[in-house]
Amino acid sequence: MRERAADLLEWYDRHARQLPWRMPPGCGARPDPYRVWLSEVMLQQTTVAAVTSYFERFTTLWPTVEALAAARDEEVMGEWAGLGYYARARNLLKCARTVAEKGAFPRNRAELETLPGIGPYTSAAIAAIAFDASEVVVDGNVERVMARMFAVEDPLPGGKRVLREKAALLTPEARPGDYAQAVMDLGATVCTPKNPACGICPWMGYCQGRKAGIAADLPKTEPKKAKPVRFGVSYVGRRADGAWLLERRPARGLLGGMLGWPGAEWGDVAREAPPVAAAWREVGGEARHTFTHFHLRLDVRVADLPMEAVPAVGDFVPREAFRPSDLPTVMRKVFDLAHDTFDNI
DNA sequence: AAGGCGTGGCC
DNA sequence: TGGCCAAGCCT
Repeated sequence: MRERAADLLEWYDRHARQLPWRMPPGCGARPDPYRVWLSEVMLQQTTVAAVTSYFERFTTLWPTVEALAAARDEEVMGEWAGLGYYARARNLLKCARTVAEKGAFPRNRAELETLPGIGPYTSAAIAAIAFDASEVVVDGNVERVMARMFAVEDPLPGGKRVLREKAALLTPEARPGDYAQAVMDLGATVCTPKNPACGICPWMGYCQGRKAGIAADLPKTEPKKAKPVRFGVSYVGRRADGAWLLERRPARGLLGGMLGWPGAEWGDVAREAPPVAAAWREVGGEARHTFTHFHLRLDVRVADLPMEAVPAVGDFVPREAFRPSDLPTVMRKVFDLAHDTFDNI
């Protein structure tokens, strides 16, 4: 097993991707725990391509955990907009404030895991990458690589325990941070979910899945449930001075803490619920969006509102303070549909 | 302990 | 086009 780790590290020394949060392989210096933590949270269920620009933006605005801890909630939520899984941003702030209070990130896995937004994977990754601890780092990539290496046919998520045991067998004492990133790089670039490039894999000779000709069919997964379709109506109102009527969503649940356009709760049928009486008009088309567990179709209504309008819900955001990039993607789609129907934006 | 929780790219 | 999938966590 030691030989396999060594082979992979040799591959990593030659093929490691250069990433903004990563130290070059073999480089003696440790990366900044703040940057490791921030990148790992952003990378939860999210691709490197999607994360990179957000990481650059966050570290420019907030170079240290103390700076992030001092930021306003709304500003951080606005900068996270578009990246998804917004509970991560809420937990990010809680975690930053706890760490800033303590003075530093804890250095061991167990203590890291007590922090908000840091679970079994992220705690192990931070301990290994930032603090050189020999922790077993298991994410979706590692599960896929292990399922193929050892031809594990138990379907996920049930097979997770077995795959973790396999991962533990291979984890070395030396260079645990590089090793963890190497397995994940292997999964992201060679041992991919579809069309794995077995011919160039450093573990080709060890792979039982390849030997059995079933590598590309692993890991097996339980069948997914079909997503239901939900319907709703969104109201995009602009006051005569150019201010937009927006609503801060409750801090929990779907899109929690994010800005959005007013409207009734989404359901099996679209319910009208204008935030203020006005000459609401329809726009052509509907905003379509798919969340983790349902499809959504939103009708969009627009209206020009008088200065004396007093909405039942939401608040007017001044024209110069409104940035569409502060909106979660579904709400930005609504805005894009409404946008063309207004004059002089 | 299943299910809630985003989004964009790929085929 | 639509379903699948990605460096998971929380309740």
